Amino acid sequence: MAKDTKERILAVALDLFSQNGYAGTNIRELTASLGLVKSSLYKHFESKEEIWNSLLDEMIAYYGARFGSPEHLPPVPDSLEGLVAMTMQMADFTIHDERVVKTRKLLTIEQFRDERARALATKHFLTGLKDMFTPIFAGMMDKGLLRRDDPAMLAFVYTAPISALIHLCDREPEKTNEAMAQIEAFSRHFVKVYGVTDDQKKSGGNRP
Amino acid sequence: MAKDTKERILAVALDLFSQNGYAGTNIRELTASLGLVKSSLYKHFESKEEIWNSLLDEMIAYYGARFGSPEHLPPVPDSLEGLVAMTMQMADFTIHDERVVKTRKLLTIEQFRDERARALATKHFLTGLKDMFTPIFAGMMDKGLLRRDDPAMLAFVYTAPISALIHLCDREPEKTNEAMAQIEAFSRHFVKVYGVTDDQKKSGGNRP
DNA sequence: AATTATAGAGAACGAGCGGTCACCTGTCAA
DNA sequence: TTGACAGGTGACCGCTCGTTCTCTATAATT
Repeated sequence: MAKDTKERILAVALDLFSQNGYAGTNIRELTASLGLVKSSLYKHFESKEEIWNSLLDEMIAYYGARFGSPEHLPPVPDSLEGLVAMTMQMADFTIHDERVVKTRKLLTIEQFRDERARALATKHFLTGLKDMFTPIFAGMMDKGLLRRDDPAMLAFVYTAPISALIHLCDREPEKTNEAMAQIEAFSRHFVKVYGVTDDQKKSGGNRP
Repeated sequence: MAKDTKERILAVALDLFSQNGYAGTNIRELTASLGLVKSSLYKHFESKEEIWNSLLDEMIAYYGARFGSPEHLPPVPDSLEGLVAMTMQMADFTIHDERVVKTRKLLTIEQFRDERARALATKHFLTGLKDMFTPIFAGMMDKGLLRRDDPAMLAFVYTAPISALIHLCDREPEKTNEAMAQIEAFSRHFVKVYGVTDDQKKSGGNRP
């Protein structure tokens, strides 16, 4: 236990800040849960605020590496059922991955106090998912799996309800199973409404 | 300026708590913006926490009175265009009414720290709107304005994206106009997808 | 072997926190 | 006229906050 103390501090900071907020967390508590005494923290960070800024740097970098670049786009599903499966897989990850959950909670809490948190929150909660699904839906339309429509609108229509249920899981984790079931039900509803059935395909064209 | 001091304290508390959070707000600042000195506050509340609890009481009561009771349900629109109009009217109110905005921000910030805030947040952000629109959509199906489908699912599909855009306005108020335009575009998309056109009506039945 | 950098510990700092208290003043009922 | 009371004030309290200081043990560098 030596060199990685800085990272361990950031991990605990994410944990506590995401539960009690920046103002609601004190460094005695933070260092204590690392088995340190508060003054030791200042060997690694020069202030509480620097911890916050480093945490945000890390979250921004992580988001960029994980979701921000086009090469990390998931493949276009080959079937409507494939869309449902992919959705459930992504939802399962994002709801259960502790780091991602804590990041969302932290952004939720601090979005009105910090400009960078505000911007990252909009990416996490709105534009990120939409921008990810827009090319996917465009591809599915090209494959004749979805009715021709504005892919960006469909992506918004698809991701916003899922995002709302993810928020519900963050807020009330005991409802996770219920929420996952709702996500699947919603996904199937979407597929029913916007998907092109084999019958429609055979009768030619997918523009009504 | 005498008897209403208690209410003025609560108003300022809502203002400051919704911006800086409960932990990030101190009573000197709170009382100063009322032209009082901090000790005066304790003539009206016995602690900072009691302010918080009173504020929550008020928010819960307000929500129950304004949105919670069935008699406050908006009327079932007579046309698809009526649904769009009603939606825009409600969105305009909820985005611009200061009290409602601050209430949402406060619940957003404090939902992970307080049980009652958590429960009220779920109502505000998820179930409230859905429960309001479920009977409306059921009524519109009865009138032959909407395709027959699960009204609760449609209500969820309709309100979640709108709710996401309302959150965007809370977070980045400078995007309000853009968000309102997106709400209208989404509402018209919804009507296009789920609405029953006159042609469909004439050819009898609305079950595909 | 001597030196130096590192990462802790522990005591202490001043500032700010929520909260208390004695006191003052205007209002109004008895 | 008086006295109780509601509402506001300023001094003060103990505590906790973020931060700094000095000191020490360890381990790498010279």
